[in-house]
Amino acid sequence: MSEKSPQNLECQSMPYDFSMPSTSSQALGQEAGAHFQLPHGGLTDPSSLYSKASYNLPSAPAQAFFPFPHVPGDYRAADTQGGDFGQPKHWYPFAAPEYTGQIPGAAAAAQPTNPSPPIGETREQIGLQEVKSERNDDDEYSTEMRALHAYQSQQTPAAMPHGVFYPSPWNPPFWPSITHMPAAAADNQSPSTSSSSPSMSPSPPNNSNGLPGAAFSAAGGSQAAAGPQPQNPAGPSRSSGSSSGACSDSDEEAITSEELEQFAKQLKHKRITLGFTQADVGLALGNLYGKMFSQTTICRFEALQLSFKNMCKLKPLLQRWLNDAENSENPQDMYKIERPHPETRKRKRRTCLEGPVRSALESYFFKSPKPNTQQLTHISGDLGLQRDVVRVWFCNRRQKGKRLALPVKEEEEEAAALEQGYPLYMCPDILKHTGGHCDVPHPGWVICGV
DNA sequence: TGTATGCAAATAAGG
DNA sequence: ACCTTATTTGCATAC
Repeated sequence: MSEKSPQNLECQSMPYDFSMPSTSSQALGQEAGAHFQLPHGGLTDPSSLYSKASYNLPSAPAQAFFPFPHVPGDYRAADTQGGDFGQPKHWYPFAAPEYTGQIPGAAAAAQPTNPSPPIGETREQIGLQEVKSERNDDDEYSTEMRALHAYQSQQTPAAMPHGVFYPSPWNPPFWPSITHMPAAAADNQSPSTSSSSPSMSPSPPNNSNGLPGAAFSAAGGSQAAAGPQPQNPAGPSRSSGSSSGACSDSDEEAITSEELEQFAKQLKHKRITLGFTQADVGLALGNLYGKMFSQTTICRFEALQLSFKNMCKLKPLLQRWLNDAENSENPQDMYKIERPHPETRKRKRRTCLEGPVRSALESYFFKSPKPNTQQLTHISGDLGLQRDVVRVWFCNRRQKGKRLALPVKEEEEEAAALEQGYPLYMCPDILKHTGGHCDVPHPGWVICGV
């Protein structure tokens, strides 16, 4: 938290003046040099440019979001924000506007190999700050513990909000058609071993807690949660492989969107009633069951902003927490443990790349979007990043490029772009939309005046 | 201060 | 060992 800079920094237009090789301007049929930069939001009419409607999307990404408004801030002003989720959420329409700097896109396209150090932007040369994220586990641990302590000192029953309730009914469920999607077998991922919960007396899923008994008992209810016993009585989770579990295959238990919706509501209600914040819950999941989640994730769960599958996956764990918390004589005790669950946080901490590093990566990318092993090593060495971080960055970057390029009238556009020498994933879709000119700071693209 | 959200890093799954 | 594609998840920050 001491690091409160990044996004802002990153979002600042990068002053990198990648002098544009002529190729690009030619490819774009535009004058080089007419670069311009727009601050965020300088988009004239982003909606028209990127609106899904205008895309004629062949097929939206599979991710299924809850199309109904997210859980309103029930215990508060409930309507300030609901509209956003009225529709299936698509992938963000355009790329991060952080790179307002001009980047030699086309040039790279023309010569996709041979990534020599870009424009002398070696780590030293650009005075790279440390890549922020790779803190070690100790840091991580201490952070968590700090949070814990903070939590402990902060939370007192007296301070708990009471009488919270949800005045307005939720919107109708919207997944009628997938009502029978198998729920996450609680086991897979919820470190089912209930034994891990320290000082709680797991009690049966009760109705005392106000859980919609029907819903949960019928569906996944028993599964996760409450149960001190493995949710999947059938035995050890067979697909242990799918570490993240999922509401997939062969799990007999199905969960409906209504149930999820209901549970999310319950969770939020109870959480608040018990005096926990979203962050507390995420932390507790790690401490108690070995799978930590961020405040963001808990928030999204409550707001039904995760995919259905993802909701199914998380529900058992959350339900378990909820039950434990409710049935614990002193919920606060749940967190007074010496150290977090040993397996807490398997996921690698998210690396936060500083602006200059990103720029350098972009630069490399345009020289060689698909670096080979050697090149990867070189780049990682140059930028002082883990090789894997670099590799993943390139993967994501290519993915991003494709994402940007695809949702247009494919064939012709694609062909046209390719004709200009763009690999598909580097195709500046924005040009397609605008008929050759663009006015959006587009990551990775030379922004040219028309 | 807690919650919501944009963007993208990390991961999963299937080559 | 690495790719692609789809998805999950968290950091930073806005609200």
